[in-house]
Amino acid sequence: MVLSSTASSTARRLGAADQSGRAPQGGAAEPGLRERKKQRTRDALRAAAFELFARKGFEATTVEEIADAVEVSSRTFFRYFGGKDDVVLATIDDQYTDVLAAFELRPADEPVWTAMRRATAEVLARYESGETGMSAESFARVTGLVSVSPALTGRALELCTTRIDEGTQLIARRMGVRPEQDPRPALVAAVMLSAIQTATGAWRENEPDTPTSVLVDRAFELLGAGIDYPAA
Amino acid sequence: MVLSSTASSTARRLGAADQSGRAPQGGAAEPGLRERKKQRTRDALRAAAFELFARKGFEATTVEEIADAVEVSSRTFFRYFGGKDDVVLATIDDQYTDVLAAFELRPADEPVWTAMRRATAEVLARYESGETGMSAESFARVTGLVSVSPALTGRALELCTTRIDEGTQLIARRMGVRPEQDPRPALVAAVMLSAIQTATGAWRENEPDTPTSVLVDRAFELLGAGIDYPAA
DNA sequence: AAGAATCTGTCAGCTTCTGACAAGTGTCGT
DNA sequence: ACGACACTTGTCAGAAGCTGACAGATTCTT
Repeated sequence: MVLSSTASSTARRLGAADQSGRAPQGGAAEPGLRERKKQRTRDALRAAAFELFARKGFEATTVEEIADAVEVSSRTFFRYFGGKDDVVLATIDDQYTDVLAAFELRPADEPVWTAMRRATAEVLARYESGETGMSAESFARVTGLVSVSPALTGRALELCTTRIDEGTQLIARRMGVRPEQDPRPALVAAVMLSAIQTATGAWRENEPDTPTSVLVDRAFELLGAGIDYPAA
Repeated sequence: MVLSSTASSTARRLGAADQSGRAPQGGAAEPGLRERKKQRTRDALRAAAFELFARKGFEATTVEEIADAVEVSSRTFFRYFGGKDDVVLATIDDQYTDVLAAFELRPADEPVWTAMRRATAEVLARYESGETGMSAESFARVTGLVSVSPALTGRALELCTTRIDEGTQLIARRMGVRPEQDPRPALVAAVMLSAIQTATGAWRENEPDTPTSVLVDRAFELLGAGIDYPAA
C-alpha cells in the first residue's frame, strides 16, 4: 500500500488491493507471471481508455467500450479501477505523491513556499522529460482531459481535498507548528493547489504552448510576491 | 435566467428552464397559481432532501425516498433539480452570485483583495443573520453537508471552477487589465476560493463554533499578509 | 368554455457500479 | 509432475442515477 491511510475514501476507489500501478518495492527480481499479466491488462485498459477519451470524449465513452477494446468484461475493468474517472485520477494521484515526497526532501532551511515551488518544479520537469515511464504526451493528455471535462475537474478537485491533509502535515512540520492550532499550514496547502490548478487550467487556454512547469512556476512566483493589487 | 451564460455546463444542471429558485424579478404582482405551486413543491423537495441528508447522510439517501416524502414521482424530482447533488449545489450557487454582485458594488478605489474580503464578509453576514430567506441553521447545514461528503465536496469545487471565470472578469476590470493577457486575475480568483474553502472546511474541524464569516475573514487577512513562512 | 401551454406520472431504457458464485489460471510444496 | 491452494475472471442479478417519450391532468388565455 503506497498511499497513506489518510486518504481513506479515495484509496478505496483507486484500484482494489495493492494493484496500485507502482512497481513492487520489494527486492524480488521477477514479479511472476500472474503479476506481469495483471500489469499488462492494467496498462492495456488505461491505454484503451485514453485512446477512446481522446477520440470520443470522456463522457461519451462507456466502460463497456473500454473493456471490449481490451477483450475483458466490464466487471474486470471495475476490479482494476474504482471507476471510469479513476483511470485518469490514478495518474494524478501519483503526481501528488511525488510532489509531497519531493517537498519532504527539500533542505530544512528553505522557507515553505520556496520549498513547495522547487519541489513542484522538480516533479513537473521529471514528468515532462518522460523519465517517469509515462510519455510526455500522455502527461499532457491527462491535464488536457481534466480541464475539458467538468466531471473530471470535479473529481480531480475532490482528490485534492483528500490529499491536502498530508500536505498540511508536512508544511506544519517544516514551519515547526501544530496544524490543529495554527491555521496557516492548511491555508498554504490549499493555495498551492489552486496555484497549480490555475496554471494548468485557465492560463493554459491563453498560452497552450508554454510548458506546464513554466506556468506553474510563474504562479508560485506571483503568489510569493503577494496577492493584493495594487500591492499593499 | 439569473445565471450568466458563461456557466454553461452547470447552468444546464441547475434546475431546468427558469425555475431557478429566485423570485421572478418582473413587476407582476401575483405569480399565479401554477407558479406558486411549483415553488411549493420545489421548497418541499429541498426541505425533505435536507431532512433525509441530515438523518441518513447524503450517499445513503436515494432520490426515490426524497420524492416519496413529498409524494411526487422521482421523475418530477429530476425536473426540479438536475440531480441529487443539485439540491445542495443550487444553494451554494446562489451564494457565489451574491458574492460576485457584492464585489462589483464595492468602491472602485479599494484594492482587489480588500474589496473581495469585504464583499465576502457582507454576504456571509447576511446569510448568518438569516435575512436571505434561508435560516441560519439551513445555511450551516449546507456547509456541513459539503464538507462531510467527498462527492459533494468535489461537485462544489467543480461549481467553483465554472463560476471562477466570472470572478476573473470582475477582478480584471477592477485591476484595469485584460484577463487574456494578464494572468493575475485568474490567480486571485482561484486563491480567494481556496481561502473560503479552507476556512469552511479544514479550519472548521478545529473550531466548530466560530462563525464562518470570522473564519473566512481570517483567511483573507493571512493571505493578504503573504503566504511565505518565515516571511520573505 | 374551448384551446393552448404547462406540469406530472408512467414506462422503457441507458450507464455506472457492486455482490455473489462458478470456472479458469497461476503458484507452491512435496 | 501433481495436487492443494490462492488468485483472477466472467456471468448473472440488481440497485441507483438519470433521460427521452408519450399520455393524462391542471392551469392559463381569450
